[in-house]
This record gives sequence, C-alpha cells and structure tokens, in this order.
Amino acid sequence: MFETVFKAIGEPTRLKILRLLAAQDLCVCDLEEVLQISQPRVSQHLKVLKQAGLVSERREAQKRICSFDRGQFTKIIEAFNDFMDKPLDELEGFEQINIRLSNLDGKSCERKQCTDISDIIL
Amino acid sequence: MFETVFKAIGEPTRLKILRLLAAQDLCVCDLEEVLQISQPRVSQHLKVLKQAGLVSERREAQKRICSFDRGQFTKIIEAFNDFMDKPLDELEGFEQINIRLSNLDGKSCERKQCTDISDIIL
DNA sequence: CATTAATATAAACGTATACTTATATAAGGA
DNA sequence: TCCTTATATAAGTATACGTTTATATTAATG
Repeated sequence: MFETVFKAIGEPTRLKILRLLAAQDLCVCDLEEVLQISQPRVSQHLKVLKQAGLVSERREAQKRICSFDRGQFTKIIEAFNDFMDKPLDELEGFEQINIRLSNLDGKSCERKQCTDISDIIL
Repeated sequence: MFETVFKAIGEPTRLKILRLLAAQDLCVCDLEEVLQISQPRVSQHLKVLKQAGLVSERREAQKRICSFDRGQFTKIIEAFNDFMDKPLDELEGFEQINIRLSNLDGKSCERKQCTDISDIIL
C-alpha cells in the first residue's frame, strides 16, 4: 500500500501531473497539452495515480476531470507515520522479522557463521 | 529530489529496512540476518536510502551502524507539502508549463475553477 | 446512425532496476 | 604480515517500467 503510493509519486511525469492537479482540476487532454506529452502517456500515469488513491475523477460528458485528492494524501502520510512509530511486534507481516530482531540483541554480527557443528558450545 | 526520496521508499525491501531502522539502529550484517537477504542486497538498498537522505551511518570498528533519519524525513514531507501548496508561477522548472496552463482557460476543456485561495476575489 | 471527440487499452520495445555471484576494500586481530 | 570480519563494488541477468504506435471504447453531435 505505502509502496504503491510512494512509487506513484516517485516518478517525474506523475509528480508533475500531481502538482498540476494540486493547482486545478484538469482533464486528460488538458494535461496532454500543458505537459506536451502523448495522450496514452497521460492516461497510463493517471491510472497509476488513481490506483494509489492520490487522484480521483469525475465525468463531464466525454471528459474525465481529474483531481488531486489532498485529503487522501494527508491520510496516507499520517498512516505512514503511524506505521513507522508503532512497536514492531504490533505490525502485521513483521512477526518473523521481529523474532529474528529480538534474537539479535547483544550478539549483533557474531551469530550467523555457526554453521559448523563443532562450533556449537553446549 | 522528491523523486529520489519517494522512489527510495517505494520499494518493499527498502521500506522494510527503513521500518527496522526506525525501531533501532542496525549494521549491515544485522539487517542481512533479520531480513534474511544477501549482504550485497542490503548494501545496495542502503546506498539508495542514504542518497535519499533517509538513512545516515556511523562507524564502529569495521561495522557501519545505520540509523533512520526521522527528522530528515519530516523535513522532506514538509518541503513536499510546500511544493504542492505554492502557486505554480513561483515554482522553478514550471515556467513553460504554467504559461500553457494559463493559455488553456476558455479553450480546450472548459472550466477554470479556483482551488487556490489567492484566486478568490473579495 | 455515422462521425468526431475524449479516453482507455494492447503490443512492442528500450531502459532502468533489483537481485545474484564474484571480487575488492578496509579495519581488526592472530 | 596474514587472516578474518564487515562492507562495498562490479558484472551479469531477468524483470519491471515508461514510452510510443496502433487500436478499441464510450459519449456527444450532426
């Protein structure tokens, strides 16, 4: 989820589109004109931005007017800060990682080369 | 700059590394152990995160202890919000784009909705 | 109902990126 | 000094991604 969002923003053309939509709502052909890039290119980038939840669209006749969903962006950043602040053991998908991290304490880098049976001290 | 940062975060392995470093400082071999991935892989991802300014490192003997630079991240997000809020004509690199955007009004796709507070005439 | 306008989708292609394997460097011990 | 530990870098490879060209879809218009 965060991956999708940050990846979406981390591309120059999409970042420009976002910045433009932050100034005003625009349809595909406007973006095409303003950015001077091809229509499929705009369309494909918009798809990525929509999937990331950063852009929404409404229809007006044949046109699709796109908006930057600023509220959504703020929410995502807040959620990301929560994600970064939360204790690791409360995080889904980090169970194994957290176990290995706990087993690390004190030992740091000296544990992994104990592959030889004769190294094991009982 | 924003591109570099968001691209850096928008990759699953790097996001995990960041999240781990947010919990505690770790050296390369620790990350290797905790995430169960190869040493060059960790090293290369850390390079990207450092270049984005998200991770800093200090040396302890042969080890390089990595930290998540949370302050830097906060600064970047603030800068990004500024970037998104600023009027287009104050933005470097958007000169031509802004001209074409202005030339749009009335033409191409109708509308000219003032989303910018400074457009509001009192 | 055929045509045009606005946008989406598909296929093809080149470049970028993530990962692996192999090797290099740098700092501590023996 | 030679060896080990910790990390970086290089080269190779496969996949993901951005772009273009071509075509499909969907909604107004004549």
